[in-house]
Amino acid sequence: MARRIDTSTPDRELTGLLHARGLRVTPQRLVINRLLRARDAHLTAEQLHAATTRDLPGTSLPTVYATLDLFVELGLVRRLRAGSTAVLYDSRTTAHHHAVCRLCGAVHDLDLPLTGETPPDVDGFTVERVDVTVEGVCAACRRA
Amino acid sequence: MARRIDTSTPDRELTGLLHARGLRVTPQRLVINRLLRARDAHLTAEQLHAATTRDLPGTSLPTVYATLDLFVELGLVRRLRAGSTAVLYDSRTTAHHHAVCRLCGAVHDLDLPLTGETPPDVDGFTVERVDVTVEGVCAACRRA
DNA sequence: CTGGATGCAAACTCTTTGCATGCAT
DNA sequence: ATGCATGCAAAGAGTTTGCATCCAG
Repeated sequence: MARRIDTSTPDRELTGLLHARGLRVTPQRLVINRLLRARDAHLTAEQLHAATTRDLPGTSLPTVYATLDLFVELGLVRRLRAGSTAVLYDSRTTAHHHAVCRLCGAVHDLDLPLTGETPPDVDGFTVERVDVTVEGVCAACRRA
Repeated sequence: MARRIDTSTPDRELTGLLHARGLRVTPQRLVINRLLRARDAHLTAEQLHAATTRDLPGTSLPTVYATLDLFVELGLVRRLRAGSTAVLYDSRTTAHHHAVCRLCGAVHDLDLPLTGETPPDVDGFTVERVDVTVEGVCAACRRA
């Protein structure tokens, strides 16, 4: 079965979350949310801005940042610091980890359950999430 | 027994590595190396610059960056992207992981062996290192 | 001596802030 | 109508680059 991009589900989810908080449903928020969910990718704010501008010309970069901050708050996306200096935004919120290529900086998803267990709290530090990043060389760079 | 800061060992290690590569032993390199090894901390380039300037006034920030790049090459320190936007440099090169406080951004060492096993290569991706970052709230912030 | 390391200034990337305008509710 | 969201410009952090000078080998 062909996999089509379903915009109505992300739209409804976002609308629900925004209304529950008394926040507004704006075209920018809808479009950015759709972009994040359409591709299972790790996007920079810059890339999202470029993509958003295609659907909604005139959208500003600060708005993209503000929207991303909000989405992180809402639990819709995850911030990811890997490889490059830029922050990446990941729409997959289910537990999964990342493989970063040391040479080209590409970030791939790792579906291996690397850490089966959540570690216990240590020294009064309350653990909320575990991020595993694997560094190495991707298949494409290995060939070159 | 009191633990004093031993500069001669780091100095000798660095000198050996530099000579082996035909590189120069400069005061800046010695001082920055000592600073990194003296404290088991996670320091930003800015913090290292400030500390270096105390011992060696006039040292420039670009020199600190160049030196850190070299040290990463030599395997003396590890780059660490955690919490804040700034890159941290960690002098502990033995396998260990990090706990980042979501609120204050502090980075603590985690000595728990979270991942006993190195994961196998996946999809042609050659794994070289595994970084585990635990996110949560530190003891100090929890009280506040 | 000589080439590699440093210092300085400037540029560059990524991100945040302040304020006036505009639109969702 | 109300006030939150947006757009714009500008500032701010962190890092890199280019070039002249200098010093470790």
